[in-house]
This record gives sequence, structure tokens and C-alpha cells, in this order.
Amino acid sequence: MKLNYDEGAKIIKALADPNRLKIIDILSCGEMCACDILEHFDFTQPTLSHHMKVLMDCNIVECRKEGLWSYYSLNISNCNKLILFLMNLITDTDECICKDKSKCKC
Amino acid sequence: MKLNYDEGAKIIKALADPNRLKIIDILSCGEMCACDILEHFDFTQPTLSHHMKVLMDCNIVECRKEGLWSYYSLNISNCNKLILFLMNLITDTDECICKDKSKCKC
DNA sequence: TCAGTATATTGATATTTATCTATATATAAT
DNA sequence: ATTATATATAGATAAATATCAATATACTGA
Repeated sequence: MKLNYDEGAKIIKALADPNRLKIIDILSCGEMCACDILEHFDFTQPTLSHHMKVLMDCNIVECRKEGLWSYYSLNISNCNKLILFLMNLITDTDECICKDKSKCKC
Repeated sequence: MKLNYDEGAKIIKALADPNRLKIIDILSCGEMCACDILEHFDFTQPTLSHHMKVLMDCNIVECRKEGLWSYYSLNISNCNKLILFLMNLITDTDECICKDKSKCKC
């Protein structure tokens, strides 16, 4: 599966916040429940809930419910796909938009 | 140099737009002047100028002036640093925030 | 010097978003 | 049943931002 600009931008937008980057860093060690994640931050519980929703909407983070708790974890495969997308983007490949002679003279 | 969450988020925010992703894709083949970049888009010249400013403010893109023309190019080294930042973020490394026992029980 | 061209800046507007308080939901324990 | 706890949702607000039209700047060529 190859991401297009819109799909890529949606995921990147989800990462484009220092607090959400920190959440991803925290989850890189393994799954963690919301209340434990919240301890690392100064904002309120609904704000964390909002951030987790943003990360889940783009499938970078997943959730497992157990009793009262929600355990969050990274979807590493999708994280890797995003990084691959970025590496493709900055690399001069044959499929690059630049090679479309119909629109570009380069 | 290691990026922190704020620095990382600033760069990622600059990429968090489908049009700017396309600009980066276009520049991955080499430098190009603004008017040639603009041909790939439907928006106006001031809008492109705005997008280029955003990309330059976070040092992902550089500009070389020659007469009337502004030639833009990727700063590949900084692009790579961003990708490295993301790879570190999603990887369970020793420097991970999780290992800070003072705040986290994981 | 004047006209034309490439790009940047300004100011305005509509949309998005990060955050909060208040409240709802759902589960667990007594 | 009632109370407590973990999380989600709703609604409001302030800040950020993508875009445009209009204008400014700066260089080129006649």
C-alpha cells in the first residue's frame, strides 16, 4: 500500500504536536493505559482523550479495553509505513512526480 | 544534534499539509524555481510563497536567488535528521522517556 | 527611465484545532 | 443499589493557519 499526499498528510498532521510526539515516545516501550500516560503531562484527562483519538483515527495507535482501563499501543507497521513514505518523498525515485513530463519541464 | 519534541513538532507541522508534501516530492529531483513549482498546483502565487516560507522556516528547504528567480531545493541532511528523529521516537531505546523511573512505573 | 516579470508581503476571512469545564458512560467494589 | 473510578463526549473559546486579492519589492531589458 502506498500513501498518497492526503493520506500521508493526515498521519503527519496527527504527529504534528509536541504532546502527541511525547505520547508516541512513551508508547514506544510498550502499551500503557491512559491514566499512566496522563501522569507525564500537565493537561487534563479530556485533552489526553482528544489526543489519543487523533492518533487512533490515523491508525498510528491502537487501543485494547480491559475492565475500566484502556491500554494504548503503537501500530509499529503503520509507523514504519509513514517513515517509508517520507523516505520515498525525499528520494529521487522513478515514480517521482517530477518525472511526469506532461506537467513539468525538469 | 538531537531534536526535542518542540523542534520535531515544528518540522513535522511544516510537512503536515498535502500541498507541502507534494512540493517536497517535486524538489526531491533537484532544485526548481517558484514559477515551475507553481505549475503543479491550483492555488495562487502568494499561497505558494507562503508554503515555501513555512518549509524554509524549519530548514527543510533552502533558497538560492538568481536574478528574478528563486531556486528552491531540499536540505537533505535535515530531512534525514527528521526521519532519524521519528525512527528514534518509535523505537524502544535506552534514552526513551519511559526509562525515567521518577515519573513512570513502566 | 519605463515597462514587464518573479517573488514577497499585507490584511482579511474561513476553517481547524488544542484546551478547558461540565457531563455522560461504563465498569468495579462495597 | 450505591459509590467510586477510568475514560469518552459535548460544547465553548482562543489561537493557528490556508487561502485569497491587492500591493510592494526587486530585477531585467528596451
